[in-house]
Amino acid sequence: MGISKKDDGEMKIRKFTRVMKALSDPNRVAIVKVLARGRLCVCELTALLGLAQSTVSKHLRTLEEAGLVAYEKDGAWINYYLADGSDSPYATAMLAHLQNWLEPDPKIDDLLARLSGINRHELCSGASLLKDRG
Amino acid sequence: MGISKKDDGEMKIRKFTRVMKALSDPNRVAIVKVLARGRLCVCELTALLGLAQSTVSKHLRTLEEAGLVAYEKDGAWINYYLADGSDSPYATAMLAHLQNWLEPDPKIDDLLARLSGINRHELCSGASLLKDRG
DNA sequence: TGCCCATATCGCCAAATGACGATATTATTA
DNA sequence: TAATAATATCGTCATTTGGCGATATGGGCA
Repeated sequence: MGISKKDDGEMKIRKFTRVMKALSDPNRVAIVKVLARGRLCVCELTALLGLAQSTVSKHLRTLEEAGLVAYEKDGAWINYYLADGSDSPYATAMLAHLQNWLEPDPKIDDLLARLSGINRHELCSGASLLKDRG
Repeated sequence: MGISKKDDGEMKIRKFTRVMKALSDPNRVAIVKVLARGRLCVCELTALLGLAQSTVSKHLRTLEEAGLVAYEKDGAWINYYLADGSDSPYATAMLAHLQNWLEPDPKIDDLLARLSGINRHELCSGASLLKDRG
C-alpha cells in the first residue's frame, strides 16, 4: 500500500530539523544567498567563500539533503541552484524568507558584490579557457 | 550615537543562524511545540521530555538566547512561554510557522497528548502540594 | 536564621561538526 | 588510451554539542 499515514508523519521532525541544521552554519547560509542570484559551479563557490574545495562540496551535500539546493551537470562543471521546493515544504518556506532576509549584512553584501567579478573560465583555468586564449 | 548602521547589520547572519541552530535539535523543537499550548515550568518540561533537569535547563537557555522563548517567575517555579518576537524577526517567523508545522508527527502528538495529564503539583511534590494533602 | 524545593551552572564524556589535505571519481580533450 | 580538469569522498583533527550527575543559587516558609 506504499506509504502509510504513520510513515508519512514519522519523519516530519527530522525533515524539519535537517533544514534547520543546514541553515545553522554561516557559510551554508552564504551559499544559499549567493545562489539566489544565479547558478554557480563548485569552483566559483569555493573561490567566493575562500574555503577548501572539499569543504564546499560537503556543505553543498548538506544543503542538498535538506532539499535547499539541487544541481545539474554542465560538462565537467556541476552547477548548483536553489531547489524548487518539491522535496521539502520547510526548505521552500526558508528559501522564500531568505530572499528578503539578511540584507544588509557585511559578510553577505561583500559576497554579493564580489559575485559579479567571478567567472568560472578565469577561476578554473579549464581546458575550454586554454582553447580560447590560444 | 548608539547603534550604527554597520553594527545593526553586523550580526544578522549570526542572529539568524542562532535561531536555526536552536531549532535544529528535536528536543528543543518539541519544547517549542509544547509551549505553544501554554506556559510550563521546567519540572513539567523535564517530566514530559524524559530528560535530565539540567539538560532541559540548557535547552531552554539556548531557545531563550535565540529569542524563541521567554520566562517569568512564579514563586519557586519559572514558567517558560513562547517569545512575542520583539527580540528576533527570525524567531517570530519560525514560531508562526511552527504553529502549523509538524502535525501530525508521532513524537509531537505523543507529547501533546500527555500534556493534559501533566500537573506541576503532582510532579514536583512541592511544599504547596504537601500542604494540600495534609 | 535555617531548611527545602525548583532551577541554573559546572565538570565531564561520547558523539557530531566543520575544517583541511590527500585521494578517488567522472568528464573532456589530445 | 592517456592526461588533465572539476568534483566527490576519505582520513584526520580540533571544536562544538547533547547528555548526565553533582553542586551552586535563589525564593518561600517554619
